[in-house]
Order: sequence, then structure tokens, then C-alpha cells
Amino acid sequence: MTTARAAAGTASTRGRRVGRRSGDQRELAILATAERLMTGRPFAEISIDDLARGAGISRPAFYFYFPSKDAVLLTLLDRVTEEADAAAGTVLDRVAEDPRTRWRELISRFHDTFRAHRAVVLACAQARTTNPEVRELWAAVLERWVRCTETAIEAERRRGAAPDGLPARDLAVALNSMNERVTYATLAGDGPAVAEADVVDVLLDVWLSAIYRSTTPPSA
Amino acid sequence: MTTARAAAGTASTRGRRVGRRSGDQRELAILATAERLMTGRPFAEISIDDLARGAGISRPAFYFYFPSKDAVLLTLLDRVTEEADAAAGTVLDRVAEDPRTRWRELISRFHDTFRAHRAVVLACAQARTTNPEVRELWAAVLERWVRCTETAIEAERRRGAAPDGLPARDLAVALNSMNERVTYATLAGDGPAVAEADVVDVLLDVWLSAIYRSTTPPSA
DNA sequence: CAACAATCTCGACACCCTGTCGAAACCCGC
DNA sequence: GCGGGTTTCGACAGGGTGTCGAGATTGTTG
Repeated sequence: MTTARAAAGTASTRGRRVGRRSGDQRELAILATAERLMTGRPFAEISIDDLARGAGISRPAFYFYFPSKDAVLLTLLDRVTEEADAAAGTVLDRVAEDPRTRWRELISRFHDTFRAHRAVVLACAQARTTNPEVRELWAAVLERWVRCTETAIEAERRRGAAPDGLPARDLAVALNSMNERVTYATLAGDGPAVAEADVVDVLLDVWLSAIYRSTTPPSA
Repeated sequence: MTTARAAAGTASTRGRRVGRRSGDQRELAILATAERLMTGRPFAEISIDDLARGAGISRPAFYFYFPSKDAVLLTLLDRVTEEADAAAGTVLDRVAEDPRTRWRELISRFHDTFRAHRAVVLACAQARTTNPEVRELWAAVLERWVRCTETAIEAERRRGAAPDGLPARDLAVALNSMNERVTYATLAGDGPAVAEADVVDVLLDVWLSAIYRSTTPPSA
């Protein structure tokens, strides 16, 4: 509930202590309906009428709770965002464990977050191309993971465990982009993909060699 | 012109030697209009009416040439596909050069192909989430690059230059996915990105360390 | 308990977009 | 100058979005 979209008719009454017998229920019903329908077909194919009917109200009534279909998605994304940020945060705290375990944790949390919210993630990936708000919110989530990675790389370099090389930021962006695309492809069945069971191992392998690498390619 | 969508009214007359004074012109005019408009705003926001008017015909007349807006995109994508396949193909032939140069070539061709057709690539990335034909054609393009990479990795391993490790296929998928996402993000200004000038170098660095890697991470 | 205001609901409307149909105009070889 | 393929478009049907204003419902308050 941080972004500008906020529900329409209720924006001004949000903080009151009483009332709204059916209002909150309805808002939640719309969100629940959206999540339910999204697991069955792409978000783009779900009409506002579908959401309204699913929540037991008429289409115009829908607009009392949300200004548009995208606003529903954005609210759903907010939840994922919070969870993803939390997941990214906790990994940094584990300093005691060995590096391989820590990196594995980072990657598998990323992957798990995607998978746990498959429908929302898929819908956002699509909506972000047309909706600036979705694009920015999504970018912010990614940015968190990138920064988390960057910090960890720098720490490893400082303690002499990882060699210098690419700017940590660039490396972090590249590796997280790989994770995003590979994980997405696995979930969406979109393009060349890695077997679901191997995804984390494959990604980890590339991460480790890129971060701790020591060889340059031999000549011909 | 290989896929099923083919133009509507002209399907049966495609191979004839005479006639069609204005027909072919119009078809090209539609394609040209699409490319022109796509550079200014997202494909999703361009209506069939826009394309028709741009080509100097009415909306119903558009349907004589293409069965839908997506069919136009698909035709545009066909061109990119051919160019991309050609680019992927030529890299494999250069056996004489040193590995680093070959890999760099592979990556930068990929990147250049994307950049040269920015608008089409962006539109396809969006359309592929809703249109199975676009999705499959796009996946096929990616698959070519993956196979090209896979073959090259295996060759390096056979000659003892690269160590064994991940299945070549998985590694190739992961690295190409990284390229796709990083390149896309750079073009679309979408999410955390690497500076345009550094993209190829950053990607190359990760590729080389993943393919020729020799170290495992140190313990804590 | 009546009346007021906030909350909530929906029928009806304006608008935009897609895709189709059938009638008509056009161009060609004969 | 006629017949057949090619090309064009007005008009329609259907479905989606977003808005408006009138009405129903409900909690609060004098």
C-alpha cells in the first residue's frame, strides 16, 4: 500500500477505526479472485468483469475499489515485493557459513520466491512492458537482489577470497539477470530452459566460476 | 514467409508471375508503417487502423493483407530470424582464430542483432507472452544460439582447453539467457542494466570464466 | 428515532478496438 | 466490352474499458 495507485473510493477513509463491513471484504475478494483466475489463464485474458463477478459485485462497483486491472496486479506485486526483500535481506546476515552455502542460499531463495508466486510473476513480466508502475516496482525488487549480490562480492574480494575483475556492480547485474531469465523461462515454459530440478545447481555453478574465477582462456 | 500465418487474400496467388500492381506495394507499406510507428511507441499501442492509414488504405483492407496485427509482427520477426540465424552460423566457421576472439564475436553478434532491430525485439518480447506463434519463433531463434554455444563448448572440452563440468547444454542455456536478459534490459531501459558500452565485455568475462573455470570457492 | 453523510452499488452511456460480410470498383487477358 | 481474379471499403456485431449519476445501505448523531 505504498505506491500511488491505492484503492479509489477508499483512499480517504483508510485510517478510520470503524465501519466498512463489506468494503474490506470485497477488496480482498477481488484480490483473491485475481489470484485464483491467474493460475488458470494469463492475466491479460482476464477481464474486469471476471474479477467483479468473482468477487460478487458488478463491473462499475469494481472501480470503487481499484482504478484499473493493473492496480490489482500492483497490489498483488506489493506482497511479493515484501517477501522478496525479506528473503534477500536474511541471506546477508549469515556470515558464519561457508561461501558456497551462502551463494546457494541466495540463488535458491530468488528461485523459490519466483516459484511461490508464479502467476503474479508471469503477469508482471508481461504487464511491465506496458505499465510504468509495474516496471518500476519490479526493477526495484531486482535492484535489491543486485545490491545484495554486489555487497557480498565486495566482501569476498576484501577478504582476499575472490579476485578482482569486473566491477562488482556489473557482475552482480549480469548474474542476477541470468537468474531472472532462466527462472522465468523455467516457470513459463518459454524458450530454451534448464530442467526444473537442476536450475539452482546450474546457476550456482556459473556464479561461483564468475566470482572466484582464476583462469583466462588458453590460446588456440 | 515460412510459417502458418501467411497473408490472407494472397495466399493462393503468391506464386504467380503477373499482376498485383498495388498489392505487393501495399503489403510492404504496411510493414514499413509498422516499423516506423514501432520506433515511437510500443507495438501494443498501435492499432490496426494506424497501420492501415499509414499504408493508405482502410481498416478492412488491412485484413486483405494480414489476418491480424500479430501477423505483421511475425513477418517482421521472420526477417530478424533469418539475420540472427545467419549471424550465429558464421561464427562457428571461424576455427582458426583464438578462443577469446571467437567467443567475443558470438556475444557481440548476438548483441548487435538485438540492437539493430530494437523495436521488433521489444515488441516480440511483449507479444510472446500472449501469442504462441511469436513465442515459438522466438524460442527457435534462441535455440539456434544455444546450440551454437553448446557445440563450441564441447569442441573446447574435446581439445582439452576447457574442463568438464556442467552439461554443455545447461551451461549454454544459462549463458545465452544471461545475454538475452542483459541485452534486453539495456535496450528497454528496463530494470538494473549495464552501461551500453560495457555490455559485451561484461558478458564475455562471465562466459570465459564459466567455460574455462578451474577454481572452486575457498572455504570460510 | 429520524435525518444526515459516508459508503457502496449498479444501469446506462460513450468510446475504442477487433474481425467479418457483402457489395462494388478495378484491372487484366481475351 | 466481357468475365474472373484482385482489391477496396461501408456497415455491422461483439466485447472490452472507464465514467456518471441516481439510488440503496449503513453507522453516527442530534
